[in-house]
Amino acid sequence: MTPKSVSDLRVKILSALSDPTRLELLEYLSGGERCVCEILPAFQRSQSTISKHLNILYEANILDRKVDGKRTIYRIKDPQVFDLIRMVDYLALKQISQLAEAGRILEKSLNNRS
Amino acid sequence: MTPKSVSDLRVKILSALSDPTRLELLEYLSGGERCVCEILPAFQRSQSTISKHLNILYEANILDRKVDGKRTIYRIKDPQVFDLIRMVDYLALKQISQLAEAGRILEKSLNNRS
DNA sequence: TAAACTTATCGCCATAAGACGATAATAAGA
DNA sequence: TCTTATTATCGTCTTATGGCGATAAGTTTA
Repeated sequence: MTPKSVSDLRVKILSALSDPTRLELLEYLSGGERCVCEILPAFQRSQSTISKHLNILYEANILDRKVDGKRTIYRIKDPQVFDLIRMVDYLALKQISQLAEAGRILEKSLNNRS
Repeated sequence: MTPKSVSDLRVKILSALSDPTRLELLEYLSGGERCVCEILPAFQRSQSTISKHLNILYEANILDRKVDGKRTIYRIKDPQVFDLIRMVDYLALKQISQLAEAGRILEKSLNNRS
């Protein structure tokens, strides 16, 4: 439990979020807490792989977990992580629309050649 | 220039941001556009390494660049990327304060033992 | 206690990522 | 043109990451 700096933590958070499977896991868990046995059939990955991904999100303090009998139940620790993801999506959408805009301008300039 | 999905783009953005050197580069460029020759002395990394990092940020549409004579000048493409980073910092700070809170509670309970 | 269930961990492999020095490529200056 | 300056790219090395199957560890059930 070394006291980490904000810099270390933010890299850890961003790293944890920069994987498609983990983003899907968060989306899946946005519906509420789930045990691993529920999560597994929803993903086309091996049990060990999913377990590792969940642990990465747990280590980044994005997921919380509790043991209930023979099951482990994961849940979103701080729903504000979705604000973060939504902001990334917003930036991504802006990029796409700018690309589309650039495409239209290019097309227009090509059509206007004499 | 394959048309990417929002999912691909957001992973690309998050991956580009999940490196301490690249976060420092963004912070450095928050002061305004800079040529590589200005950036280099501010970082303890080789020229090839910095160039690669800059290119990763450029590929993620986070930085823009223009060639000016023999120099290449990089700049922040969309300042909203700092909103994103600030939100990550906010989450990180919340985690730290929760850790500190947990520490205080633990300490208190230890002191109260009879 | 034995068997079944659930999940974490281990070992391994393949690929990606970060680092560097060396080289290439281009522009400006002598 | 020859040299210098600037930056990108190449080759290489080391480490990190994601994937899997096998195994371990813990819990419940028979």
